[in-house]
Amino acid sequence: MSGAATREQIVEAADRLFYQRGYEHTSFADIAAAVGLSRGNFYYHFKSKDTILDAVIESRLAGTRHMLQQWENEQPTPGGRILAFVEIVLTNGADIQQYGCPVGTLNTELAKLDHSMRGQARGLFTLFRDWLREQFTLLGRAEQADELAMHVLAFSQGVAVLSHAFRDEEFVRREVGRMRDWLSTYGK
Amino acid sequence: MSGAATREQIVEAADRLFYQRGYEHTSFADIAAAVGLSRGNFYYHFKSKDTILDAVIESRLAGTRHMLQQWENEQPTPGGRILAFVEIVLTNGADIQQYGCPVGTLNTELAKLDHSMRGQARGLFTLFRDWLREQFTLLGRAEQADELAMHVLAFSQGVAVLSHAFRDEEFVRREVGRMRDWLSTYGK
DNA sequence: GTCTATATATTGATAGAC
DNA sequence: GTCTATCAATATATAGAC
Repeated sequence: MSGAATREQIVEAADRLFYQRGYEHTSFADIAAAVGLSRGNFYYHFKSKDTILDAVIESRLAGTRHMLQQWENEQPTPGGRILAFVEIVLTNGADIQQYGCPVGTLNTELAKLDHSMRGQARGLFTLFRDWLREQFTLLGRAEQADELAMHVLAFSQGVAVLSHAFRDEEFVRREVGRMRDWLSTYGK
Repeated sequence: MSGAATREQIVEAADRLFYQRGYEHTSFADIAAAVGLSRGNFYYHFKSKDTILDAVIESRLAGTRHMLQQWENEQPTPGGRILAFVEIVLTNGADIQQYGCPVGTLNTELAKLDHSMRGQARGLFTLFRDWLREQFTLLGRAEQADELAMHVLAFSQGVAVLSHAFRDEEFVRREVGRMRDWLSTYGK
């Protein structure tokens, strides 16, 4: 197998396992087994666990940028785009119920571990924050844009944590409904 | 030292370490060192890590019940009591910035580990949920009481996650202000 | 109740053959 | 690029002396 393809498979498997089991709870052996590699060969591709985490975060950043771009293409209005973000707790509802928000849980884990990659993980939040701020600015709320962006982020994190803890889809639907009503007062 | 006192010290140290570093990232050696015990002696008091976690959760449940009772004594109105809960993200602001919400982060970690004590940890959320529901019922909102309780819980978790990630106290103040305004529409 | 010594498994990581 | 064999450190946990 070519080096690049193997590397990609490793990042993919690590990404999934870090999300489902958490970073610290995932061992090299787990990732190697998922890809079908021996532990020894692993170090040819990544020399440390931190390096894999770095690659996983980079991959998630790229994936997030792609998703935000897609929302911009699909949704002509900034209000529609913000709503697309809000509804992600339903779109990815099953995963969030089982594993929480991939951004929130990674940030929480790395912050608690005081991990060196903590800042990189926060960049995932910042990506959403900046994008939301841009949409609120387009809605003519430039002055409060960052505050509103953080409010929407807080909504998604609160819903994700409780959805993960209680596994209650009706609760998620209700909260999305509340947020939709709140958003409608800010125009399309 | 008497057995009961040592046990209490262990639970206290474990509680603090589980909160600050996370459950999985805390070892027996860490707890033993914090209490000043040898690892060997440790197993006289607790036969497994799960047993300590169980004791820690029980201790937190008792502490939470005590805090809720205190709020009931100090705050004559249900609105004032709910506000006391909402403001906990400011009252415990420094800890939440550094370590997140003790209830939320423990629930998230145990859910991701698929840990057997996951249900017990969720009981901490349920305690707040039931208490908040009671307060909203007293406000004459019996029919929506649970929905409103979950909404307030989601607020606190969303704020805690982002406060932990961004360490921004102004954000917390703004969100508490928003919630205070929202609460005021439900009476005292 | 507390200690030292130890068993056993798993971790992240390396060396060297193929 | 992949493997087996191995290392050193750490983890949970036990045995037995004091």
